[in-house]
Amino acid sequence: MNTANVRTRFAPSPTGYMHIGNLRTALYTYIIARKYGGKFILRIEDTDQGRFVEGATEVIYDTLRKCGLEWDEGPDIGGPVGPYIQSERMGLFKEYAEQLVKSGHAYYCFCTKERMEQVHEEQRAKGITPTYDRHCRELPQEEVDKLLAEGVPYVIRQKVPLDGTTTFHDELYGDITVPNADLDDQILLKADGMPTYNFANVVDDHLMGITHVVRGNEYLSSAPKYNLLYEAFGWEVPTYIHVEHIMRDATHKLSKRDGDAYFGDFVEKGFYIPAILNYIALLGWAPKGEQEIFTLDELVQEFDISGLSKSPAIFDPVKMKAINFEWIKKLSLDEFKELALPYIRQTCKSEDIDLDVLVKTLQPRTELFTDIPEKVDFIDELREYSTDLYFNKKMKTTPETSLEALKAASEVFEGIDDNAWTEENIHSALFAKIEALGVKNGWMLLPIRAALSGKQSTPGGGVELAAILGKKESLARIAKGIELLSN
RNA sequence: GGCCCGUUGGUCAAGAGGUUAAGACGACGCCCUUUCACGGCGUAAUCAUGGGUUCAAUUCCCGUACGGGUCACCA
Repeated sequence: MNTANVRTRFAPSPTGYMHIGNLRTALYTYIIARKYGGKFILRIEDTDQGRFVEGATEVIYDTLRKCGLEWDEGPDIGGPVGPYIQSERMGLFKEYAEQLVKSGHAYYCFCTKERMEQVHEEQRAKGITPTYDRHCRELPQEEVDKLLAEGVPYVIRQKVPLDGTTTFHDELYGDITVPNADLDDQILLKADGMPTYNFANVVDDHLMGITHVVRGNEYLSSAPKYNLLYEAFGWEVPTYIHVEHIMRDATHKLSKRDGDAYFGDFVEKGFYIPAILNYIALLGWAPKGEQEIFTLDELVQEFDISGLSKSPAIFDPVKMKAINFEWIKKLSLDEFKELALPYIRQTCKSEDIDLDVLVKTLQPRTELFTDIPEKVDFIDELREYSTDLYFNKKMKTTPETSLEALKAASEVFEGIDDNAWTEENIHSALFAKIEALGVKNGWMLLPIRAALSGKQSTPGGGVELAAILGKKESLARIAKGIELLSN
């Protein structure tokens, strides 16, 4: 593979959403450019007027930026081969199509849509693949000139050789050869003078000097026709890398109806962006070594085309969560705090808490940021709870032993100075008492946890909770527990 | 249906003509433990299938099955 002067491009259609498979394509495209010191180009393919969506281009910019996939040339920042919005390039294509007509690689076709529908209908009835029947392929020049002069609407079609074969090369799949007879004389220029996607793509990629094309597998079938176009123009064919789809299960692609096919969905679900990128990179690509957690820069280092997979990968939300968790655990306390705080504040508004202890106990328990609000919902207000919470089989605690424990805890808490209310001090005071009483840790600590939280499961145990809530609130909740257990 | 592509545990996957067929997630078990977790240790589980080629095939070749893609004046 030639890796000199690499120029790659990501060419999405502005649909308003960034599909995760699409983002992965962008990621690989970006990585290849960075890896070989090349340029990563963003081109917006907005020629489908029917699908135009307001603000959709911004979604693309926004997603790429959030992911750190900065482009070197693009609609917003310009560059030497603009414009980078396909709809602004529409004037270019007609002359290229006409050039192919002159060189004998394309021809005018005056068939109406109605005729084509009829032809296709008949073909289908006969059980053959619907293709253009090449009705206008050999029209005499005079006839063509006459129809043109009369202003009869036309399209320009590619003149695919009738026999022989076409071979194209894909970095992953190797050489793929198909009989030309199986290739359709596809339309290059539509009746409205606009290019078809297939044609615009080839011309744009060439004009923009694209050397490496990473795209979804659905284009594998049209690659031979692309090759024929490059050859007809005498242009160099770029390196192709076709990547397999991301699947929901063995037989279905990940699609919008799954509700988790878009980048934005995952951010909303509490995933950390670098983890999203990390996971999708791993879906369809395997690194050489054992390492699994990669920053974007590390991916650029480690990436190798040979690690790409030729078969579809099933998206596994469980594994993705695991990767996310790894990322969260890897964050520094400050980084985690900053990211977690908005989620904490959804259910915990109190300012009178030891946020640092809370954050510290939360971090190893947070798989997704969206796990957080539920975990801290006991802090602002202690809800009603049942004395069942005071039963623990393993530590043999019961409401009766708990009542004793809480009374003892209350004394211990009272004995700690207001200014000395830290996790360490609470811990040593409590454990001194435990030792003095000759009881198990849990005998004392489980009831405290229950009384302070009113919950079965909490971030941290009795000591941490007491530290988080502060002396006054802790004592108040212990008192409530004693009251509850005394009845 | 034609053409193209693919198929290693439940999932992502490494691997190579001769291996005990990695690793991760998940599952299960044990340990740790003041809950839930984290962490540690361990167990189960894979080469779609039939023929070749070869001393030897999961790895190379052919067929079959299964799956995907594609067959628009959409991109």
